Amino acid sequence: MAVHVLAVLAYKEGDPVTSQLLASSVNTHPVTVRRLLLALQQANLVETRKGAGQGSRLSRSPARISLAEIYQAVEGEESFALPPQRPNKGCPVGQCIQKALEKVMASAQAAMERELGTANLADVLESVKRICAGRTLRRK
Amino acid sequence: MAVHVLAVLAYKEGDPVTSQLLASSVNTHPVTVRRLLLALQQANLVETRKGAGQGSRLSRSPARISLAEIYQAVEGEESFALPPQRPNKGCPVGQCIQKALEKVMASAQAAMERELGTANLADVLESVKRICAGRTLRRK
DNA sequence: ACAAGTGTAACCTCGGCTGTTACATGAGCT
DNA sequence: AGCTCATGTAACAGCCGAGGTTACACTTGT
Repeated sequence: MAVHVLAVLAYKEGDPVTSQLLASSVNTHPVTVRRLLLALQQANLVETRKGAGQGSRLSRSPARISLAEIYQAVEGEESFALPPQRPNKGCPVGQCIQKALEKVMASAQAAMERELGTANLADVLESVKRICAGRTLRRK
Repeated sequence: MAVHVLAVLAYKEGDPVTSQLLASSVNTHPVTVRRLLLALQQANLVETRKGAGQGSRLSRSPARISLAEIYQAVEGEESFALPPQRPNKGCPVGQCIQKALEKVMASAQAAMERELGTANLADVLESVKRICAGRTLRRK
């Protein structure tokens, strides 16, 4: 859903957007959006300014933001597949399986991120616009 | 952790293993293991028989079980990236972004599964054994 | 018959994610 | 200066899925 927010941001070329507006678009709450924006700021994907009539905007062109970056920004490095893991037992397999799996998991995740790297925000935005072709478009 | 169970199963070449023993190895509870085994049974990865002195065993050679199969058996087709998704608003981006993302997500997941398909259970088992080299090996 | 194991349901608990409210702070406007 | 808009952030309630726990019916080998 981070992509959703960024897509909206991309949709309004450079115009600062408030978290409230973003929230209403994603149908969630401003605070949640802001929490998301924090992660995106740290990843240097968006810029946010305080004050009246301000808000957030992309810090680069949509074409220069890959989905892999978004994923990493949100998922915080490596998250998946290794549930903080239950400390294992005196079983032969127990302790070693972790190490054995890490490698494979890492390569699997790498493959996924590589794939995500082939698409950028601009692609998504364009795709969205194409799909939206025959709809009511209200620029609220 | 499904891999963990299957690794143990592979470790005991063909011998039926009780869910209790598996549970103690993974350091969890028999019921949880059985719940997992149900999924693995439906995927035809393990065979389970009731009764005294019975239990579960692999239904094929470890070399013929890819990690991708395990992943799919456990993760039930497609799970990820689309949190059942909050119904969106009358916003231009709202409803179309879903469709737009599905494609990308699918290809990303496909890439990951493709990568996982390059390794099988035998590989993992071997890797585990190698890592376990200098340890206390107690076949309880 | 009996013991060993699985299949399954019901219930509790816990951790993480959102939703919600509240408040302090910063930035522009008049 | 003072007002207002908007973010940053904390604190807390609620939800939800996963795992732990217990209990019981059913099946199978000895």
